[in-house]
Amino acid sequence: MEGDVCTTKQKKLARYAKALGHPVRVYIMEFLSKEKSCFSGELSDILPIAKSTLSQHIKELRNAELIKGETEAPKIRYCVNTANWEEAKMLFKEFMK
Amino acid sequence: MEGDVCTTKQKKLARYAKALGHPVRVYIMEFLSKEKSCFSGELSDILPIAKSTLSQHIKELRNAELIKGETEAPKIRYCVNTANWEEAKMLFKEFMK
DNA sequence: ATCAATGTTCGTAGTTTTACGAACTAATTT
DNA sequence: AAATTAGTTCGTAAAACTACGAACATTGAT
Repeated sequence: MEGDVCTTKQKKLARYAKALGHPVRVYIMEFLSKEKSCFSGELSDILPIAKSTLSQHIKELRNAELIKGETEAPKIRYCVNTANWEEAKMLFKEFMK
Repeated sequence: MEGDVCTTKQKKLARYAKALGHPVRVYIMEFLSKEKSCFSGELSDILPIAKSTLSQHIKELRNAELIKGETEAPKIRYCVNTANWEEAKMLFKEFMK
Protein backbone atom coordinates (compact mmCIF):
# COMPACT_ATOMS: atom_id res chain seq x y z
CA MET A 1 0.00 0.00 0.00
CA GLU A 2 3.00 2.35 -0.40
CA GLY A 3 5.91 3.35 -2.60
CA ASP A 4 5.73 2.95 -6.33
CA VAL A 5 4.70 -0.45 -7.49
CA CYS A 6 4.54 0.05 -11.24
CA THR A 7 7.69 -0.76 -13.15
CA THR A 8 9.45 1.51 -15.58
CA LYS A 9 8.25 -0.70 -18.40
CA GLN A 10 4.68 -0.37 -17.28
CA LYS A 11 5.02 3.38 -17.13
CA LYS A 12 6.60 3.58 -20.55
CA LEU A 13 3.96 1.32 -21.98
CA ALA A 14 1.22 3.43 -20.44
CA ARG A 15 2.82 6.58 -21.80
CA TYR A 16 2.91 5.20 -25.34
CA ALA A 17 -0.58 3.79 -24.99
CA LYS A 18 -1.87 7.13 -23.86
CA ALA A 19 -0.29 8.84 -26.84
CA LEU A 20 -2.10 6.33 -29.06
CA GLY A 21 -5.36 6.85 -27.22
CA HIS A 22 -7.02 8.92 -29.91
CA PRO A 23 -8.12 7.78 -33.37
CA VAL A 24 -6.48 10.72 -35.10
CA ARG A 25 -3.14 9.91 -33.53
CA VAL A 26 -3.46 6.27 -34.51
CA TYR A 27 -4.23 7.46 -38.01
CA ILE A 28 -1.16 9.67 -38.08
CA MET A 29 1.11 6.87 -36.92
CA GLU A 30 -0.26 4.53 -39.58
CA PHE A 31 0.03 7.20 -42.22
CA LEU A 32 3.63 7.91 -41.27
CA SER A 33 4.47 4.23 -41.17
CA LYS A 34 3.26 3.91 -44.75
CA GLU A 35 4.39 7.22 -46.21
CA LYS A 36 7.68 7.35 -44.38
CA SER A 37 7.32 11.11 -43.94
CA CYS A 38 4.84 13.90 -44.46
CA PHE A 39 3.97 17.51 -43.80
CA SER A 40 1.19 18.66 -41.52
CA GLY A 41 -0.65 20.02 -44.56
CA GLU A 42 -1.07 16.59 -46.09
CA LEU A 43 -2.75 15.37 -42.93
CA SER A 44 -4.79 18.54 -42.73
CA ASP A 45 -6.12 17.89 -46.23
CA ILE A 46 -7.30 14.47 -45.16
CA LEU A 47 -8.45 14.85 -41.57
CA PRO A 48 -11.72 16.64 -40.78
CA ILE A 49 -10.32 18.72 -37.94
CA ALA A 50 -9.01 22.24 -37.53
CA LYS A 51 -5.34 22.57 -38.27
CA SER A 52 -4.76 23.90 -34.78
CA THR A 53 -6.30 20.73 -33.39
CA LEU A 54 -4.15 18.64 -35.67
CA SER A 55 -1.15 20.58 -34.48
CA GLN A 56 -1.96 19.62 -30.92
CA HIS A 57 -2.25 15.95 -31.77
CA ILE A 58 1.09 16.15 -33.53
CA LYS A 59 2.54 17.82 -30.48
CA GLU A 60 1.35 14.98 -28.27
CA LEU A 61 2.96 12.40 -30.51
CA ARG A 62 6.13 14.46 -30.40
CA ASN A 63 5.97 14.76 -26.63
CA ALA A 64 5.62 11.00 -26.41
CA GLU A 65 8.58 10.91 -28.81
CA LEU A 66 6.80 8.62 -31.21
CA ILE A 67 7.41 11.03 -34.08
CA LYS A 68 9.89 13.76 -34.82
CA GLY A 69 9.89 16.67 -37.20
CA GLU A 70 12.58 18.67 -38.92
CA THR A 71 12.11 22.06 -40.44
CA GLU A 72 12.09 22.28 -44.20
CA ALA A 73 10.99 25.86 -44.25
CA PRO A 74 8.29 26.91 -44.15
CA LYS A 75 7.14 23.34 -43.66
CA ILE A 76 8.05 20.72 -41.13
CA ARG A 77 8.70 17.21 -42.29
CA TYR A 78 7.43 14.64 -39.83
CA CYS A 79 8.47 11.06 -39.54
CA VAL A 80 8.33 8.20 -37.09
CA ASN A 81 10.90 8.28 -34.30
CA THR A 82 12.16 4.84 -35.19
CA ALA A 83 14.09 4.08 -32.02
CA ASN A 84 11.16 4.79 -29.76
CA TRP A 85 8.63 3.24 -32.09
CA GLU A 86 10.63 0.04 -31.98
CA GLU A 87 10.77 0.28 -28.24
CA ALA A 88 7.02 0.71 -28.12
CA LYS A 89 6.54 -2.30 -30.38
CA MET A 90 8.77 -4.34 -28.13
CA LEU A 91 6.97 -3.30 -24.99
CA PHE A 92 3.57 -4.04 -26.45
CA LYS A 93 4.69 -7.33 -27.90
CA GLU A 94 5.94 -8.43 -24.52
CA PHE A 95 2.91 -7.08 -22.72
CA MET A 96 0.47 -8.73 -25.08
CA LYS A 97 2.19 -12.01 -25.63
CA MET B 1 -11.51 17.76 -44.98
CA GLU B 2 -14.89 16.21 -44.13
CA GLY B 3 -16.68 13.06 -43.01
CA ASP B 4 -14.98 10.51 -40.84
CA VAL B 5 -11.63 9.36 -42.03
CA CYS B 6 -10.57 7.07 -39.22
CA THR B 7 -11.46 3.43 -39.65
CA THR B 8 -13.28 1.27 -37.15
CA LYS B 9 -10.04 -0.52 -36.42
CA GLN B 10 -8.27 2.71 -35.66
CA LYS B 11 -11.06 3.73 -33.32
CA LYS B 12 -11.05 0.39 -31.54
CA LEU B 13 -7.30 0.47 -31.24
CA ALA B 14 -7.41 3.99 -29.83
CA ARG B 15 -10.09 2.93 -27.36
CA TYR B 16 -8.01 0.03 -26.08
CA ALA B 17 -4.89 2.17 -26.05
CA LYS B 18 -6.65 4.79 -24.03
CA ALA B 19 -7.76 2.20 -21.50
CA LEU B 20 -4.14 1.12 -21.18
CA GLY B 21 -2.96 4.70 -20.89
CA HIS B 22 -2.28 4.59 -17.16
CA PRO B 23 0.41 2.62 -15.34
CA VAL B 24 -2.04 1.25 -12.79
CA ARG B 25 -4.25 -0.14 -15.51
CA VAL B 26 -1.29 -1.71 -17.26
CA TYR B 27 -0.35 -3.23 -13.94
CA ILE B 28 -3.82 -4.65 -13.44
CA MET B 29 -3.87 -6.22 -16.89
CA GLU B 30 -0.49 -7.84 -16.31
CA PHE B 31 -1.54 -9.01 -12.90
CA LEU B 32 -4.71 -10.54 -14.26
CA SER B 33 -2.87 -12.15 -17.12
CA LYS B 34 -0.62 -13.91 -14.64
CA GLU B 35 -3.03 -14.62 -11.83
CA LYS B 36 -5.93 -15.52 -14.03
CA SER B 37 -8.34 -13.83 -11.63
CA CYS B 38 -8.37 -11.69 -8.53
CA PHE B 39 -10.43 -9.54 -6.20
CA SER B 40 -10.15 -5.80 -5.92
CA GLY B 41 -8.77 -6.22 -2.41
CA GLU B 42 -5.68 -8.04 -3.60
CA LEU B 43 -4.85 -5.16 -5.87
CA SER B 44 -5.68 -2.69 -3.16
CA ASP B 45 -3.14 -4.37 -0.88
CA ILE B 46 -0.47 -3.90 -3.49
CA LEU B 47 -1.20 -0.58 -5.13
CA PRO B 48 -0.49 2.66 -3.29
CA ILE B 49 -3.79 4.32 -4.17
CA ALA B 50 -7.13 4.78 -2.49
CA LYS B 51 -9.54 1.94 -3.06
CA SER B 52 -12.00 4.35 -4.59
CA THR B 53 -9.36 5.36 -7.11
CA LEU B 54 -8.62 1.74 -7.82
CA SER B 55 -12.30 1.16 -8.31
CA GLN B 56 -12.37 3.85 -10.95
CA HIS B 57 -9.46 2.30 -12.82
CA ILE B 58 -11.19 -1.04 -12.71
CA LYS B 59 -14.32 0.59 -14.02
CA GLU B 60 -12.44 2.02 -16.95
CA LEU B 61 -11.02 -1.36 -17.85
CA ARG B 62 -14.51 -2.78 -17.60
CA ASN B 63 -15.92 0.00 -19.77
CA ALA B 64 -13.28 -0.76 -22.35
CA GLU B 65 -14.34 -4.38 -21.92
CA LEU B 66 -10.80 -5.55 -21.31
CA ILE B 67 -11.80 -7.17 -18.05
CA LYS B 68 -14.98 -8.49 -16.56
CA GLY B 69 -16.10 -9.24 -13.05
CA GLU B 70 -18.58 -11.57 -11.50
CA THR B 71 -20.02 -11.30 -8.06
CA GLU B 72 -18.85 -13.77 -5.46
CA ALA B 73 -20.47 -12.00 -2.59
CA PRO B 74 -19.40 -9.82 -1.00
CA LYS B 75 -16.44 -9.80 -3.37
CA ILE B 76 -16.17 -9.48 -7.10
CA ARG B 77 -13.88 -11.76 -8.98
CA TYR B 78 -12.20 -10.03 -11.90
CA CYS B 79 -10.62 -11.60 -14.88
CA VAL B 80 -9.49 -10.70 -18.36
CA ASN B 81 -12.20 -10.48 -20.99
CA THR B 82 -10.45 -12.95 -23.21
CA ALA B 83 -12.33 -12.30 -26.42
CA ASN B 84 -11.64 -8.59 -26.39
CA TRP B 85 -8.14 -8.97 -25.06
CA GLU B 86 -7.39 -11.20 -28.02
CA GLU B 87 -8.95 -8.66 -30.32
CA ALA B 88 -6.77 -5.96 -28.79
CA LYS B 89 -3.68 -8.10 -29.24
CA MET B 90 -4.61 -8.66 -32.85
CA LEU B 91 -5.18 -4.99 -33.52
CA PHE B 92 -1.92 -3.97 -31.90
CA LYS B 93 0.01 -6.69 -33.62
CA GLU B 94 -1.28 -5.55 -36.98
CA PHE B 95 -0.80 -1.90 -36.15
CA MET B 96 2.75 -2.38 -34.91
CA LYS B 97 3.98 -4.92 -37.40
C1' DA C 1 9.03 45.82 -48.90
C1' DT C 2 4.70 43.05 -49.63
C1' DC C 3 2.25 39.19 -50.01
C1' DA C 4 1.22 34.38 -49.72
C1' DA C 5 1.88 29.87 -47.71
C1' DT C 6 2.71 26.78 -43.78
C1' DG C 7 2.23 25.76 -39.18
C1' DT C 8 2.39 26.90 -34.36
C1' DT C 9 0.77 29.26 -30.39
C1' DC C 10 -2.81 31.78 -27.79
C1' DG C 11 -7.22 32.35 -25.77
C1' DT C 12 -11.29 30.14 -24.70
C1' DA C 13 -14.63 26.57 -23.47
C1' DG C 14 -16.54 22.20 -22.41
C1' DT C 15 -15.45 17.50 -21.20
C1' DT C 16 -12.80 13.92 -19.17
C1' DT C 17 -9.32 12.08 -16.12
C1' DT C 18 -7.24 11.34 -11.77
C1' DA C 19 -7.45 11.33 -6.96
C1' DC C 20 -9.16 11.39 -2.29
C1' DG C 21 -12.22 10.61 1.79
C1' DA C 22 -16.80 9.86 3.29
C1' DA C 23 -21.00 7.69 2.73
C1' DC C 24 -23.32 3.89 1.13
C1' DT C 25 -24.81 -1.07 -0.32
C1' DA C 26 -24.85 -5.95 -0.01
C1' DA C 27 -23.75 -10.16 2.19
C1' DT C 28 -21.79 -12.81 5.90
C1' DT C 29 -20.74 -13.51 10.76
C1' DT C 30 -21.52 -13.02 15.58
C1' DA D 1 -30.18 -7.38 15.30
C1' DA D 2 -25.61 -5.55 15.20
C1' DA D 3 -21.11 -5.66 13.51
C1' DT D 4 -17.79 -6.80 9.94
C1' DT D 5 -16.14 -7.16 5.31
C1' DA D 6 -15.74 -5.92 0.36
C1' DG D 7 -16.32 -2.87 -2.79
C1' DT D 8 -18.87 0.86 -5.25
C1' DT D 9 -20.72 5.38 -5.60
C1' DC D 10 -20.90 10.28 -4.30
C1' DG D 11 -19.01 14.78 -3.71
C1' DT D 12 -15.25 17.49 -4.58
C1' DA D 13 -11.19 19.50 -6.77
C1' DA D 14 -7.24 20.03 -9.70
C1' DA D 15 -5.25 18.87 -13.92
C1' DA D 16 -5.33 17.27 -18.64
C1' DC D 17 -7.70 16.56 -23.13
C1' DT D 18 -10.16 17.99 -27.20
C1' DA D 19 -11.56 21.41 -30.20
C1' DC D 20 -12.07 25.78 -32.48
C1' DG D 21 -10.90 30.37 -34.54
C1' DA D 22 -7.83 34.20 -34.40
C1' DA D 23 -3.43 35.90 -34.06
C1' DC D 24 1.27 35.13 -34.71
C1' DA D 25 5.98 33.66 -36.74
C1' DT D 26 8.78 32.24 -40.55
C1' DT D 27 10.21 31.55 -45.03
C1' DG D 28 9.73 31.99 -49.97
C1' DA D 29 7.90 34.45 -53.90
C1' DT D 30 6.51 38.97 -56.29
